[in-house]
This record gives sequence, structure tokens and C-alpha cells, in this order.
Amino acid sequence: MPLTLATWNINSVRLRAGLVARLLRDEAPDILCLQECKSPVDKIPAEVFTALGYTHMIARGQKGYNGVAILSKLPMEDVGDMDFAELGHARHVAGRLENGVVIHNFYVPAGGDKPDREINEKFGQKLDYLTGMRDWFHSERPEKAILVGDLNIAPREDDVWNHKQLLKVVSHTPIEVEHLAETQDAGGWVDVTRADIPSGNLYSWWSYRSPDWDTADKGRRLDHVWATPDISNAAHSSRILRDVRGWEQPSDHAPVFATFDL
DNA sequence: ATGGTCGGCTACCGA
Repeated sequence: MPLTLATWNINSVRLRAGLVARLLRDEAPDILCLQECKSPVDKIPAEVFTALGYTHMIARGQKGYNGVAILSKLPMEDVGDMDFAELGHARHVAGRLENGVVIHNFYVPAGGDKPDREINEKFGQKLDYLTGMRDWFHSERPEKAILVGDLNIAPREDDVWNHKQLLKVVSHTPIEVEHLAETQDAGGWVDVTRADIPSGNLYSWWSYRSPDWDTADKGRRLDHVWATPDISNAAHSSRILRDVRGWEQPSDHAPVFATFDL
């Protein structure tokens, strides 16, 4: 049976509930994972999503910052969350479908401006968060699982608009790319988006600060869909809905979609 | 080298 799943950093689920509804109506994924909801769970406008058939929601929230939610048409069981690097942030939640597939939804710390943990505590927290993920997947190797989210790292040269220029910019530094690769390897995760779209520049985020984001196209691929081999070995396809970045009052991220044949 | 724009929530922090 096909399963379509999407991940989208929404940058305030309350402000953009209408955009979420539009995406759900237009594209009708089975599951939509949101990050940066910036809302306590009880203030997420769940009734908007319920009315469209997304009657199951698994979420973690806090006031003003972070926050992750899984909206689903299919029944899901809440299987908990992790607080890597002990930040006390709502950055992860996981749910299990009735067929046993576990969905992990992550919002990895952005890491601040300076890529040096000695002068920027946030950068150290980002690396520590990834190390926590790595150690967890190493100790409990996932099976039949899909991991999505804003991982805040663009690992490949063609995941950024200018590789050389971004080597010292947080999100594309070698140490971050190395930490992400170790996390991926520890879980045996396959990068589904790049398995489906193996070459060419591919972005999921364009800064608000770029006046003409579409023409300038100074993007980065920060949002990812990974799966364990038992899932990725079957057929799948992917796309990034770039047009959504051009909607009225948009998020700075575009949704990333994947369809699996489970 | 710098500044550019957002959102949340109290006037600045985080992205």
C-alpha cells in the first residue's frame, strides 16, 4: 500500500494554519510532520486539521519556540520523545502506525551564527544534539522506520547554492556534515530524497532576508526524509514543493514529500 | 564585511 508523507517547517502553526489546510487539501498526504510550531500543544488549531480528515495528532510543544507535530489520517500511537543534549526543548516526537512503521519527527537546533562551540554555546548544543541522536540509533538500531524533519544541515555540495561560500556558514560546515553522517550511519538510514533525486541542486529553505528568493535562489536543503533499508528497498518517489515558498505570508521552508510502497 | 526579514512576545531573542 502506498504511504505519502510530508515534512514542513511551518514557522508558527497558529499563524499559518490556513497554509497547512491548503497543503492538506491540495496534496492530501497521509501524514504531515510539522516543525517550529511555536505553540503549546493545547493551542495548536487541531480542529482545522481534524475537519480535513487528519483526526490523529501527536505533538510536543512549548510556548514561543520549537515544537513538533505529526498530523495523520491513519491511526497512530504516541511512542514518546527524546530530549537529546538535555535542552528541555520540544524537538522530537515519534508515532507508530498500525502496520508497525515508526515515524520520527525532528527539529534539530539551528546552531546560532558562529560555527565555534568555544564562543557560541548554541553551536555546541547542535553538535551534542546530533551526537545524542547518533548514540541512540546506535544503541537501538531502528527497523521499519521513517525519520523526517528540519535537520538544519545541508550535507551535500549540491544541497546549497554555493558550496565554497558556505563552508564556514552554520548548516554546511564540515563538522556538522560529519555529525549528520554519523547519525545517519548509526541508524542505517537511507537519504530517501537524494535516492530519488540523485543529482542537481536541491533546496528546501530560502531565507526571508533575500528580497527575491526565487530569482536569487540562494537555497539550502535543510529538511530531510530518511528511511531504514527495509522500507527504502521498496519503491519510493520524492519531491519538494518549491511553489509553497511563494504562497502568501509563507514559511521560509518548503514541504518535502515522499511516497513509499509499504 | 555587512545587512538583509520574519515570528513570538514583550521589548529582544531566535532563526
